[in-house]
Amino acid sequence: MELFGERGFEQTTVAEIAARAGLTERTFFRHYSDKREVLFGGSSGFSGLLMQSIADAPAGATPIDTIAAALATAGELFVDRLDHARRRQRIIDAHADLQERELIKLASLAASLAEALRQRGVGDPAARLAAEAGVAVFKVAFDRWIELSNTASLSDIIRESLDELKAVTAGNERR
Amino acid sequence: MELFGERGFEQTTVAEIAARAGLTERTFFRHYSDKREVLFGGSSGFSGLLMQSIADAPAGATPIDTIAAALATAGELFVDRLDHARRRQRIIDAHADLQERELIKLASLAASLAEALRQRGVGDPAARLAAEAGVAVFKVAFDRWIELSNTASLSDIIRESLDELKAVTAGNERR
DNA sequence: CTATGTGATGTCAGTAACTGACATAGAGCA
DNA sequence: TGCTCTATGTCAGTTACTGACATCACATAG
Repeated sequence: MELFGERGFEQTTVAEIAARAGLTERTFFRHYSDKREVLFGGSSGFSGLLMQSIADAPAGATPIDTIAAALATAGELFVDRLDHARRRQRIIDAHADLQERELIKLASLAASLAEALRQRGVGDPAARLAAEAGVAVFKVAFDRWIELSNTASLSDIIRESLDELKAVTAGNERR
Repeated sequence: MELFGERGFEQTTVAEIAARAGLTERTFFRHYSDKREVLFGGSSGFSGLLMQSIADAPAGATPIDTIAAALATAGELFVDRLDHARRRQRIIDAHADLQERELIKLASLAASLAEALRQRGVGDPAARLAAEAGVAVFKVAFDRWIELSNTASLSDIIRESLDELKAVTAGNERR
């Protein structure tokens, strides 16, 4: 993060990252499968927590309410992380390669959430659609949360965005 | 596509692709920004057609109906392309790098659709959510269409999937 | 018909991400 | 003390990708 902030992602070589960490380039690649991955280390833990909150949702909850519970968990995980999230996102937004990596992490998250729904007995394609919709809500909400003008909490924005999605798909939007 | 089918994507070097096309490696990179892009050339045209169908939708249509019109256009574009789509997808599914590229193309598509909705006067975040939901429906429907066991048309599957999404977000799904 | 400019292609050298093979060091343990 | 196992270092190699410059075909002005 330091080096990326100083020189930008492309201008920073893996050799420099390794040197700053007191390691060899070869050792870097033993810890991270590639240069981009260094920014996405925590994503598997994140995914696991959301899957758990799906598993823990009340037995009678509908798929969309179950997804809402997972999104609520996601919102809580970013409390007090706004500054860090903004710095990180600024780097990602500046490089298409990093955006691609972010998107595949989110796609993998959607697949995990769908699987967690299926384990609750939700059928396909409902499970997959609910999961994809949930991730779409998260993406939109996260972007709104990151915006410099925003002061609301991620949790609140997620709730609002989910309600907006419901209104949109119900055909309740003007124009 | 020939070379990727024979040897796989990673095992095929750009020099080989260029040679097969009767060109130099350097010339390849003047036509395609990178090796992966060779599989995603048509995506800007695709995106343009969907944006046009959003612009052409009836003035009073709701955002979700407008997106439905765009998805209908998308469905028509793949008539008689099932075999080609399956071969191409097999290659993509085998390589994470290619999946990343596919995802960023779809994200770019979602951004374009959202912009087309905004030009019709749809506000944010409704425009973005409707667009993201539309792309999610397309993803799920496309996967179902590609499945070997499937015989239905992409257009029909898209319609079904959109209806499923509406049911899911309305909370009308069991369990 | 010649000259000149323009766009596509070729040639070449260089950088940096990533990989495989092998060597070494240190921690724990018999 | 010696053995094993894991993390790390070293080194050589491949390949994607880029910048600089040369060349060639073709069109068009003069």
